[in-house]
Amino acid sequence: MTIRTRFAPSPTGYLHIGGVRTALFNWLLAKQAGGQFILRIDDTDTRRNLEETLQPILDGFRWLGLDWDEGPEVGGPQAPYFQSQRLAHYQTASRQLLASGHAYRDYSRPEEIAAEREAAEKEKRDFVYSRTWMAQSDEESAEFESQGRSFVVRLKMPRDGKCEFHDLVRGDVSFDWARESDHVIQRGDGTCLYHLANVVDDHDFDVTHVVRAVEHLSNTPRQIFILKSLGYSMPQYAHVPFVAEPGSKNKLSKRKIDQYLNNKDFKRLYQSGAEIAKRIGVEADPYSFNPVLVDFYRDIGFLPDAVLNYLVLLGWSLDDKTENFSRTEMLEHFSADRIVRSEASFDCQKLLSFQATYMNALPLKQKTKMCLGFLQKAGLVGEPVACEQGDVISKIVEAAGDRICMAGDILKFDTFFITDEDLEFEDKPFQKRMVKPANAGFLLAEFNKVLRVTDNFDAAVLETALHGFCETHGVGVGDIIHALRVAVTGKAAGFGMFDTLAILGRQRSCNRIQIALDELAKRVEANQ
RNA sequence: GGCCCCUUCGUCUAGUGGUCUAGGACUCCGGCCUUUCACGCCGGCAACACGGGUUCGAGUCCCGUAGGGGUCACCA
Repeated sequence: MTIRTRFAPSPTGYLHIGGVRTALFNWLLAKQAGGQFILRIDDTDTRRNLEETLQPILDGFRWLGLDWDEGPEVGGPQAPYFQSQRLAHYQTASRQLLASGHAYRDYSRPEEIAAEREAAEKEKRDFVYSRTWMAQSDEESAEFESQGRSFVVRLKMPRDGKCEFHDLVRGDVSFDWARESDHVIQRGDGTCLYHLANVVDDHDFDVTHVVRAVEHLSNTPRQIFILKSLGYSMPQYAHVPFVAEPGSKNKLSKRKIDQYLNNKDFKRLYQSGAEIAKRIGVEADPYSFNPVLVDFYRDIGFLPDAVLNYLVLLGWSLDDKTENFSRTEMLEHFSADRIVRSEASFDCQKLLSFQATYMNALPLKQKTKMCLGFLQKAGLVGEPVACEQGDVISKIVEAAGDRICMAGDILKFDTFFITDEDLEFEDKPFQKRMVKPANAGFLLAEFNKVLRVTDNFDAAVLETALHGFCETHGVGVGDIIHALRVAVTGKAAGFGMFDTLAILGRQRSCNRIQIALDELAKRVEANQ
């Protein structure tokens, strides 16, 4: 039997990182067995613009490389894959349930049910519907309708015994039937509710494994009741723990961004993301752009494999030490029986660490390509790129090395892309490295003379030149190199000094040093 | 509140009665490397929620307690 799994997002306009984790488990389970992964859209409830709210979700899946075999845009034998278009199927099932006596027409009014519920609460007993307005025959229906009542369809749940089933993650579970109320499956207007739709669709799509978050565990008995009453076979269930908030065990929610922003690591990630977003013209409003959403990672230059690797370990492990899983390795090793039972908190640091590892392993060519995209979006590099400039960018990316964690980090090195005149000197380093050391100006001016005449302007030559210079002047490398960095980049920290000079080239390097010296003279004068 | 679920370092986890003076990873803290930053390398801090059993022996089994979470819709 081929394994078929599904993920059923509501079109909410964004792809939630916790949802993706669950989707990933589904995807792995199906794909590793040569089965199918289905995407079904749970939009029974939405009045929103489907196009607008679905696209970001589909884009997110595509970016991550979680391809679906059946679903929106790809179709499939059971199309459509939108619940909003499958009402007829649910209504048929509802009629069948009615006919077999597993459901009934209920003519109660909302306030009557509410009163019963309230009474039960007052007496501190479980609410069990009296079924006073239950109609099981046409005569009864006619009677109620003559009173001006209309009906909904409710499940006629068993009132004794237990519902027992096996769950791939939680083991054997059981619930008392008596605690299950007579859930509504069809509204007065004929539209159907989630539980019915869900069971019917899973059956129609031949879903063999229902892998979803634990919050659905307590929904399972009523779904089992529906499916058994309809004569369907039971799928395998696997209720996986949900992804929890950073630093707590509450379910991760996109609505609580303000609160997460109080978390140090979350805030830091958000801020570095927002900085990049600002430069490339992406709206960085924390409600639509934050580390809970998959778009966030795509927009700031994460690698999808890094995100996936982090997510697969959120609630699953292979053994006591293996941490790095390529997609192929995940597919090879994933197994439902090693899914953990307790909820896992979302940890930005660890995700970042995976990203750093993957980015580091990325071949220079691809890394350059990713970074180039950001430079272009930020308007620092034209489109198309001049061949010569392409080489320079590649050199910058290479020299930056692991300082580029996400591709958007390239923007931190924009100093290479601005004109010498526009270079701004950060105040503190300028004071500390240029103004304060008495001989900084002199040394810099002298060294600038050397720079103008070196045979060559590559890193090795420059390094030799600087060492020679230091020797003749009887100073240490540290006495000049810091000032040199500030003069040429405006910043206190950056990558290798000689690489920096070589990339800038002779003319720009010397020019910048001269500008810095002029600035120094100006400040010294102002101080006197 | 009822029902259900969960509980090993700050975080993700390994652990299926002796090999656990509890292992790995991230973070953090030292040190080394070094022209800065970062990387890297070496080292360190840090956990079996609590209480009872069962057993020669319990992180591992049982019971209870506490804490956390989920769920109780004509939402999905």
